[in-house]
Amino acid sequence: MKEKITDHSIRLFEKKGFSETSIQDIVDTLGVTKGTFYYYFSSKEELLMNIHLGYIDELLTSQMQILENNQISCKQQLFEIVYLLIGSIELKGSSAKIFFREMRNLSEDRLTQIVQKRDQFRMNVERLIREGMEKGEFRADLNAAIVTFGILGAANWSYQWFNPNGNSSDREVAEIFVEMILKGIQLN
Amino acid sequence: MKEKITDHSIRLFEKKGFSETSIQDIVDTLGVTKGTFYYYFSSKEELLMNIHLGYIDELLTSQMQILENNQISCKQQLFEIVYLLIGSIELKGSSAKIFFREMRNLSEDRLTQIVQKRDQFRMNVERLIREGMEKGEFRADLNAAIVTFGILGAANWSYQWFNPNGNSSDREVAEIFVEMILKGIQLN
Amino acid sequence: MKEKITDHSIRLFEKKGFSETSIQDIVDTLGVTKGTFYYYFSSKEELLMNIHLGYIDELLTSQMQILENNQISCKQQLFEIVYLLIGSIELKGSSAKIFFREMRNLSEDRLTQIVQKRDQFRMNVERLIREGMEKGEFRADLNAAIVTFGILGAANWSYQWFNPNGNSSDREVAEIFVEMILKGIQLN
Amino acid sequence: MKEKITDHSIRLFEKKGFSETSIQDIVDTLGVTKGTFYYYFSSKEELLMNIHLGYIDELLTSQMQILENNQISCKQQLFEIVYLLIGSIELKGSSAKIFFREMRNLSEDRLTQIVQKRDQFRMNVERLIREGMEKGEFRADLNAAIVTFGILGAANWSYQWFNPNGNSSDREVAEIFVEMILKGIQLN
DNA sequence: TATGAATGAGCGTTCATTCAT
DNA sequence: AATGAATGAACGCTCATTCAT
Repeated sequence: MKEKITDHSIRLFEKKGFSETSIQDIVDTLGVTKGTFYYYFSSKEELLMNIHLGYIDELLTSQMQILENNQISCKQQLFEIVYLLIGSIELKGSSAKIFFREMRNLSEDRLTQIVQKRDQFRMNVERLIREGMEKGEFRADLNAAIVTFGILGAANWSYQWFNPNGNSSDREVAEIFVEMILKGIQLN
Repeated sequence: MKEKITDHSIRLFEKKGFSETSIQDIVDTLGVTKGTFYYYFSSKEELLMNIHLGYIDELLTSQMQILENNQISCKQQLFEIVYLLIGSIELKGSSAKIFFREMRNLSEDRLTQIVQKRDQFRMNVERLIREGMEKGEFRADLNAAIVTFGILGAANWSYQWFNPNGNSSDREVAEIFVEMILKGIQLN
Repeated sequence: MKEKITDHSIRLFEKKGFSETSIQDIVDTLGVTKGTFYYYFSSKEELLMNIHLGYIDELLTSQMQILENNQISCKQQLFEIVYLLIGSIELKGSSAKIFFREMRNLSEDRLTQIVQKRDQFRMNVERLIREGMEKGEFRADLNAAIVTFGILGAANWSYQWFNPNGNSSDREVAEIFVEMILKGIQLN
Repeated sequence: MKEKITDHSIRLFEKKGFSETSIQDIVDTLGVTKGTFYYYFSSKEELLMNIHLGYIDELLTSQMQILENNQISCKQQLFEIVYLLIGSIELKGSSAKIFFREMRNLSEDRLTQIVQKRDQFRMNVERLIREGMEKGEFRADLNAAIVTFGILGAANWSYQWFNPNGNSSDREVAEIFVEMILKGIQLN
């Protein structure tokens, strides 16, 4: 039941927004009463936190697996991470949207926790960029921090428009993005 | 008074969110009463729409000026547009955040209007990319649509992290982004 | 309207208790809606605090008038204070009951305020007892603090049983109490 | 288990009040679940009734023992009863507070029962006063009913302030009270 | 004996909106 | 141009109680 509530909530939060979705809305789609909700969650915010954690924790785990793989180059690792982000929209798109949109509705304490994890993900990418610069895979004159923001921006923004059922697959989009990031769009 | 209400609302909506800001909150900061608000606006949503229009219309106007300037290359136009977006965060950061975050709170009719303008801005960039491809400024094998999403993603995302008072200026960030987009980060 | 709400609330709180009386109960007796209540009071607790203050402040003022009257003896002042307490049940009986029963429902801050005033009333009586002991009106071997508790207990308790429409008037009860307190019930 | 529930409830009801204490609060302190509570009690009110009965029945029994003792004077009996009341605060203070504060939360039927017993206790004191008047122990001109209210008020009120760990013991307080009641505070 | 899931009614509070003045 | 009183619907949440197991 807890899982059912979470799943239905994710769908509703994505469609209508967190503040705009009432507990009543959630339980109505399940045919249960509000009491049932509060049997499983101590507050609406706790449910939101669960959704946030479910998303970011899985992302961090996957990112770790990519970064620990020493057999592939930094370029390839970068591709995998971009692919991870865009692909996650196909699999967990609703959670992704909630993650990026509804942070403001967490309490200060919980927000700190989530921001920490989000920053950790970013710092891991920044470190990868630096490593690639040292190893000669990337140009040595990059501003790693800002380039990282650019890469993550391109990838994360896709939750706003990427349609898993559209013309391009997540892999294609990731390839186009990484190609652009690596080689640039300029004709030499 | 209408302008004063709008200005104070922008600040509040940015800080606390649209749904989380009450009419009472707004009029309290102005020392007037709720009746005054409804003398100038027919609903809270109309105010939100005004803020949205104020932001996107100005952006479209500026974009037009850049695109109509035939004396500069496509590359330069692209730079100007990225700079426009990041720079707008310094000048109109609150409106930018509201624009990207609070679309959901518009009625369907009004949303359509705004989405149209937002898409227009994007299609203008896509057309610029295609023009550059034809003119030989950009590589001819690009997927213009997706590359455009990537560029706008990198630029728009900056409203989430860019701090006008931080280490890098808006111009520097724009330069780093456009350099990355044009030349790529790979060491040849 | 604020006064009307307060008056009706006092009656309801007395009859059913503070926790057991809902805002809905209150506004129903007035034929208005809950919104109206919150237009005048920021919370249910604020209303309770108003009732508490209305009672104790008036009592303290009256007590002060008695104690500042230098033309009457300590004995007479004691009588006036007991009479004040019992008489207040006739006039403000409901408030009195609420005052003694519903302190627990105030927030810590507000409780402190009220307890201070209640203690001030008691300390004023204790001081009167000491003064009477020094002046030779009262026996010199009294434990002023505990005797004060006894006197106030006898008087305050009357809110539990005293019926203004019963056989004895407030003045008679006060006279009987003070006679008992002064002369004792023992036959010498 | 039933006793354990009762004991923990008494402590909670005293601290937070009956209405403000939930069944969940009670079972949480015991590490059991709500079902367990309802296995032993048919309702929250039944539990409250049990607490009331436990207090007043014991008090009535003790009072009876005092009144049946023909070897001591009325004065002494009066002392014993006052001592019984104040002393009960030390031993059963929580129950005492609940008894005086939470009557309102009983159903009409149960309230009648309790009020009867409470009145019985009072009438026993009133009868004692009359007996003392007849026997020449007390002044013959007393209004027995109201004097009784005064005595019980002084004694019962002590649950509001008497601290068993404070400067004066229950016995001392009882002695001071009875001395005041018997001899008065006036210097002859 | 005790649990755990679920209910249903109610609570205090918020808030966008209306409207006579 | 602005106020102040009032509404009504909704919201997050609580809680005594039920009941199959």
